[in-house]
Amino acid sequence: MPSQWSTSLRNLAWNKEFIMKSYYIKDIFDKMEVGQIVEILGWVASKRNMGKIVFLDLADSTGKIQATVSKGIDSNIFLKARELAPESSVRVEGVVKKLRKSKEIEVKVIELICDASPHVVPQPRSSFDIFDKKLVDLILTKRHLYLRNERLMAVLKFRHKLIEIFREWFRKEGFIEIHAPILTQLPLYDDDTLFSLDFFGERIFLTQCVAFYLESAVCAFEKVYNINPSFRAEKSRGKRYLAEFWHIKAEIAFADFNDIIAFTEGMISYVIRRIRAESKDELKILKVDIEESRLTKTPYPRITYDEALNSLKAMNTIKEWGKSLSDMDVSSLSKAFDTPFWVTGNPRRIEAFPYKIDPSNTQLTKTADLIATEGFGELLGVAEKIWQRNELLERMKEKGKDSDERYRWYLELRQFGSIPHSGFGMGIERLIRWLLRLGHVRDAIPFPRLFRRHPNP
RNA sequence: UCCCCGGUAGCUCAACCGGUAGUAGCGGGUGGCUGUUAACCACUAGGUUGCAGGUUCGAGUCCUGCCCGGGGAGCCA
Repeated sequence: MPSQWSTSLRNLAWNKEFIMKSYYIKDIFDKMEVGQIVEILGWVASKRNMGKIVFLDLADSTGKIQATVSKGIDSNIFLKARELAPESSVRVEGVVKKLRKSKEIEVKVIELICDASPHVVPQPRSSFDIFDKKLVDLILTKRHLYLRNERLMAVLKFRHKLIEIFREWFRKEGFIEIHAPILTQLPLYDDDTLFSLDFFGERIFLTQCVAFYLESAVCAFEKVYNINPSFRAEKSRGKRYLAEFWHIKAEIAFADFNDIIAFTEGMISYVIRRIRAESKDELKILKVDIEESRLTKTPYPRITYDEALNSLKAMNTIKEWGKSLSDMDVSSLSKAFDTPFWVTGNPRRIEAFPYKIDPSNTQLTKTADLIATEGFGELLGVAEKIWQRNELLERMKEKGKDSDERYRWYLELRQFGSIPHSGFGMGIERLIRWLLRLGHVRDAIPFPRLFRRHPNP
């Protein structure tokens, strides 16, 4: 039985069964005037029952607004409001009222769209700490419901904006986006770090890295990039590991080691400036300050692998030459810098086969890792690639891949009009974790895939 | 893969040297309160202690195996 309010409103705007919203809660604050009749489609964020008044915090994707239901107006509506479970979705009609310097809604009509009891605890839209270590298991188990949490939403909006800014940057710089396959025969690393599946009777893998395909595309387009997930079945439990992570990869033709370093520095400092300016709301919710002037001070300092080992030695950490730097090593090193910094020239022994050997010291590769500040670890890696067939073949022999038929086409790229090129790869979640100071990369992605955790939801 | 730690109410946790599970907080239910904002106050319900064995008169507690999680190492982006 529609009330007068309901019918009058529906005649105004909503004369159909399925309603697409034309304004959101944020618009009520920004654009609507006191006295205006509004309709809110959203959720009950929280509720406070008083004797003759109920306070509802109504939320939608854009924010929260307080709504009041007085017993005096209509006792049915009042009772309905009293019994609403937090998180229930509702349609509310009401009048915009002044509340000190802000606004609230005086409710005239409430329709329950979907009841949310029994309750989800803690309530996703309440202000509990979604990153509380005690709640890790619960939040991940109920991740599908906790996406409604304000702080998680802020992280995911930040992520969305960050990726948009990267795409803008690539576009500005004349790159084209290449959609590389996710199903592939080519592993970058060892077989025990691959997720395999059945491709019409043939064993293939989820990609670990799309660089092979970008290296084909770079020979045509000269500047190419790709953003998609990479998969690593590494049995890793650290704060920086996801079995499925979003990977930004780019290749540039006729660029060498120094070019790719300068290029990525420009990109990172651009992205930091833009994201800070464009995510003010999210940063405020997350109580994070991105120190732009400090973090964008390029060029970033460079130390060589040998220098890194010496610094570690000075800090009483003896590292055998030729081993890769651990998270802890890299974290100790970061104490000496207030910006990100490069570690250049990783030993050939520990690097993958496509990366160029340093002609001035053949034990080293033309690679570098960009290390974040404050112990947040490696952000990205750059490499000059091997572009000559013989050199590549020699490296593949070294890694036992030279007779592997699957790499034949990759070798062919070095045979038919090959060109020098360099590239970089970055895990998006690691960048987000650093910028937002998150405890774990799992909170930088909506549905994390983690070693020793069921992929559910 | 290795090393630590944990699994008790819907959630977070208590429970001494092994003695038969808590008036705990949050959440639920009932009642009260027109200005609260994670409202508050009173009362109340709620448990095959992860699973399977074992030791014991007796196991949440000790032992073995398994399952499920968390932290760290190694390895990577």
